[in-house]
Amino acid sequence: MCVFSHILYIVCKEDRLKISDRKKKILRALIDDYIVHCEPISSNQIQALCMPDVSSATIRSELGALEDMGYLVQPHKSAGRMPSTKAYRYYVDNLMEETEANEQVREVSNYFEDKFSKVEEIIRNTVKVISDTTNYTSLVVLGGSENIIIRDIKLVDLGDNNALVVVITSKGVLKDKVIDIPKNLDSKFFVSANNMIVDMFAQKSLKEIIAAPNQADDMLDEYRQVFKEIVLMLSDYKEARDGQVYLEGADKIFSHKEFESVDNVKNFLSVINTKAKIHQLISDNNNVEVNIRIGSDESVGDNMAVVSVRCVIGGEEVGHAMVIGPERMDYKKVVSVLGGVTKAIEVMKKE
Amino acid sequence: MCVFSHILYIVCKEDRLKISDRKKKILRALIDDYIVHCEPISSNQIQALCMPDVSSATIRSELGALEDMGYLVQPHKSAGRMPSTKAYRYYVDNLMEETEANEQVREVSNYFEDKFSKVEEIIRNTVKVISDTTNYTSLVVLGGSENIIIRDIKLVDLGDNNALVVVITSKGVLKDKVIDIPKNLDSKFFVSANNMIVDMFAQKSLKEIIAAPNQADDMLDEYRQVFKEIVLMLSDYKEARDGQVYLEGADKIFSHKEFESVDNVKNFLSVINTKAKIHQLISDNNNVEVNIRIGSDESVGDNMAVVSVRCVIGGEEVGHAMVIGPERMDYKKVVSVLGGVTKAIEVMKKE
DNA sequence: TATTAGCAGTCGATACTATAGATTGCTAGC
DNA sequence: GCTAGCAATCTATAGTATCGACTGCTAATA
Repeated sequence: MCVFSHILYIVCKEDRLKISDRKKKILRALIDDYIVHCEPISSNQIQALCMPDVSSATIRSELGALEDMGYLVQPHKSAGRMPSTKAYRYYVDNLMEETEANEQVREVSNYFEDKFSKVEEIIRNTVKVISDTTNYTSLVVLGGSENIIIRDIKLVDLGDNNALVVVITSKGVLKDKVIDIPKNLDSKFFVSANNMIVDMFAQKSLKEIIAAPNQADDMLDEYRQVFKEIVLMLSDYKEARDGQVYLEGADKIFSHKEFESVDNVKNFLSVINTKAKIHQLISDNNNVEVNIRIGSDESVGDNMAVVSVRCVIGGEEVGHAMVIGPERMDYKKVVSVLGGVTKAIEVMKKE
Repeated sequence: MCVFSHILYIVCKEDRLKISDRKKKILRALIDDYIVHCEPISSNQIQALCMPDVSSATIRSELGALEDMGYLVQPHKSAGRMPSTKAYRYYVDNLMEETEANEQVREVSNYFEDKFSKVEEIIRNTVKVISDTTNYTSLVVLGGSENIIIRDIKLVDLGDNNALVVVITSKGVLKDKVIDIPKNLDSKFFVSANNMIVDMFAQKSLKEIIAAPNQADDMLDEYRQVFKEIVLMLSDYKEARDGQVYLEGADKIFSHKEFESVDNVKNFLSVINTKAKIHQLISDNNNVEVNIRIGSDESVGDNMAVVSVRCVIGGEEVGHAMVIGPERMDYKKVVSVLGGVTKAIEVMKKE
């Protein structure tokens, strides 16, 4: 007897803590509702939302089980339930119905009617569109500069020991800088120097160029100086470009209830104003298309979540676009907007 | 009797509402203290701070007069007094002892050890230095592009119907853009086109160039197209550059007590995130070196103040630097830091 | 065995009261 | 003109009581 009841108990308990279809249905309804209203949800509300055929008592016991499993929390004992970070994670991984992105793509494409000539302008527009459409704060972090390929490079004499370096890259991005050159050089120098730098730099990626800085060792002094200045300039450029952050809609955060507390706002602002923290948010994203990070376990702040996607323009990665907001984020919408926008800009340069 | 007492009454009243030296002393002490502690100040505190020789009752009556004159407010009847916007205005105009800026200049100069080659880098550094040193949010708004003078301009053939326009301006700022050019042009075209554009643009200001767009009417087609593209590019550049905003230290706002209320933070963020509002803040500054705007009467938000200065690099105006914070701002410090920083960068290009 | 109705228990939110402490404004007297 | 003294005012805090929203448990039911 004793033995049997013990076994029975274990069976019951394992069953109780198994995430059945009904539990999934409850969890999904609860999170969907919480995302909209930001208030704890009671068993009665669940019943009204999606289970008119069972009583609230039944739902209560399911809620109790879900709480034991770590998916739900109660702000206090006589309150309804709210999703835990673990619940959002489960929702995002298993319950969220992906909205068909086509609609978003169509809507979003209207914003991009113009043909932009510069990556920077596309990015600025992208950030704004994402923020406006989702109603969350949006960021784009540039990256992937090491794969930029130099198409052409020219040295233009400006007189006064100055020369202008013009670089045309695979992104259509032009970087220019004035460098010092040795005194009293004739025009023949510029012709041969131009030939030299085209030979040395054209069709190479920034990565290759910066990785091999000693190629100039056996050159004549004047040429070596020019060469070194250009390598330095390119590596400065890479430094400055990688990690550049475009931000839009910081004040959107106030339209969400959890940010009525100053502490949360403080936390939020400290994240979006600290480049190091932003970079951390995309640190391990290299191989995923869409990455969702929720809560402080995943290097986002408490009560916060970040959805990020790789950002490709004309076939080449330019960085990551991301949306940052409360844990209670409308993940469906955000994912589909980010998907739509990235699709829209992906083809831009090909037109 | 009746007549006399009436006259006496008027005299008394007028005296009472005259801002005597003692009132000034009280007002200054009160504001200085409030700037630090952000709490209403009582008659006893004033006595302890700066007037041990008169009783608190006397100070009370002075405080009452200052309140009637509109310089002080009480959060409620049994509380101490706080400065009104009018009081800050009076303080800034009449009471504030200017700190000797030399000290700040010296301190600040250390930040600028490097010789920067680009205005943008100087600006970025400036914004950061100001924010770090004052512990308020700092902005620089670019402006005055119409006075930029074009030193040199070149057209570089890139092949594929593209040419690169390189512009060297009086600010050391280089602006480049790829323009479309007519097909099948030989190298002779580039030589003559280069001569033409140097003749037409060099040594002129952006203002002049943009104001007279019809100079090309009697040119050959190829040249006219190039000319128009360049004018368009320069005017795009002016548009994009004027009004560009650099911002630093938005989260500094939280270190000030009045921004423990979310409403104030909201207001603050809506100002610094709205370019139109920022531009309004420097709209009538053209003829003043330092401009202080306090409170919503002067197009700053409620409870907020802005100190702005003209920003000159190498003898030419590049825009305005400003500090934005609570009304209860440490005006002395802010004014002297802004003064110091602008002095430090003023000479930069001349070195 | 799963479900349910019913009910006691828990807790937050709200309202009301009382009290202590800070500061003022007023007044009579110096 | 200044001051001491005092009543009046108002906030902040704590304590108390009550209401209502949920839950968790239990015994009955299909």
